[in-house]
Amino acid sequence: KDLRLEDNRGLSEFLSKVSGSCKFSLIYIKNENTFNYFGEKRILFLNNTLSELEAGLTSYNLHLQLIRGKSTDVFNSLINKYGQISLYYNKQIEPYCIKRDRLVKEIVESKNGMICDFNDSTIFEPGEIKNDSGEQYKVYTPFKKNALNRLEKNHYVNVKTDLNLIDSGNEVIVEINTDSEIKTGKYELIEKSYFSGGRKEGLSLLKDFYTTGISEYKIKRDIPSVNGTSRLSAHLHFGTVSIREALRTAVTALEKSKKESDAAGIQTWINELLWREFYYHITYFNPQLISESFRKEYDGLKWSYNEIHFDKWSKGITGYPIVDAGMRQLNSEGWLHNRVRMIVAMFLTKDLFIDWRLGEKYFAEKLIDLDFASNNGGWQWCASTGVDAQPYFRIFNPYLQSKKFDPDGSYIKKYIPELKDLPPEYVHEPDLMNESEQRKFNVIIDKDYPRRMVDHSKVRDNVISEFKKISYN
DNA sequence: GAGTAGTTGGG
DNA sequence: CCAACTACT
Repeated sequence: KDLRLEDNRGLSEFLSKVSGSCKFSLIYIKNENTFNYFGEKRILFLNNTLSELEAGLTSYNLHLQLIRGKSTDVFNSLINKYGQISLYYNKQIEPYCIKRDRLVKEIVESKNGMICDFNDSTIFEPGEIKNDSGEQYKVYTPFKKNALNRLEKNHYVNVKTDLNLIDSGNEVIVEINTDSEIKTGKYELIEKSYFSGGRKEGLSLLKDFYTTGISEYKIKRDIPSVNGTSRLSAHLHFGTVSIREALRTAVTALEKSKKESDAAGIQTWINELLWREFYYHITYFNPQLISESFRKEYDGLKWSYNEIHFDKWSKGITGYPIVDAGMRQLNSEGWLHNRVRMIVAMFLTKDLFIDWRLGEKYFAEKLIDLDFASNNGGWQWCASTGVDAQPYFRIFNPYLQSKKFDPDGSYIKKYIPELKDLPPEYVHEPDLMNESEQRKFNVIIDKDYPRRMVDHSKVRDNVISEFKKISYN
């Protein structure tokens, strides 16, 4: 994370503290064991980003050194070779990262080295915002109010970095005696994809959003056929755009906005940034979320593990066009519009009554912007097992969602071209067509497109009664 | 401890 | 209306 050379707290602190003849290295540890959770497109985004970061350092005659291996192995080797070292980095809140960082800390401190860690991936320090009883917030709105009350300029200041402060003559190219492969520069170059990594691309998206998108965000963000969101999620995750400069941009837009409707759009986007903060806090306080439901009683639900159903969902052949279009977009692009994330997640957990963890894992494999806190939070929200979750009896009706947010079916048709000739009255429910209509609109049900795999209103009643069993215990 | 409020709805 | 609930101040 925080893969940028500007507006970076850890880097800034390092640059201001490192002195005179102090030797240093700039390293990125690539632990391929964790790549089980990385989708292919996500790796491409990361590689793109690392390439650009390396090129940025080259202009200062510095190097980004890529070390493959487990962090603990790498740091054991480093202290064996170099003895006392100090380590500057930005912290992460994911449970597995916290564990890793604790082990690394022990290794570095065993040789009296110093750990200098900073928070840089959120506006507020995770854990900083608590309610009046000193406890974590479990509801978003009071969290948000508290956060906005505390918000000061300092939270979105540009944390300056001046790489000219260090003498590249003091850079050490790491040589350690380990199985880890050490590599500098020259990462696999990737063709430019729909979501390419790197700071240049991130800044360009931010600029575009500032210029044209943010003031209309409130009215456009829910329509998946419209490019109405910032599309910055992956950049905020990998830190190619800093969360501070995102907020800074929004605040600037707010100050310059003249119309009330523009301000409303900007406020709505800031709210979304604060949802991210909320879920980071929740993850920070609840590492058990990596395997458990936030509301533990719901781990007593008798989820279905029907592999055929899961397979149809994942491939986008459920017979529910809005769900299928979403899954096909996710599979092909590694990104999914937020409204559609909710629809497909609700469909998996409620209509198919499949464990949210399976959906969470599938998203983790496919999403370029995968972020543990937001992904887990979103899935548990849809499954009604999480913080401030949708009550279990409020189940999205996929057809109503489809008609409301994709009225003419243009989103559906983009990802399910076989439905391209359907008029709006059938594009949401193709299996309602009779045979002559099927011929007329070039879609034969069961041949060109499947009929609905389950009956929404029936399965809805079943899942509500399953949830009720738990609630009344 | 009482009063208020609660992201994204549906039948 | 749903089915009450809980979180929060």
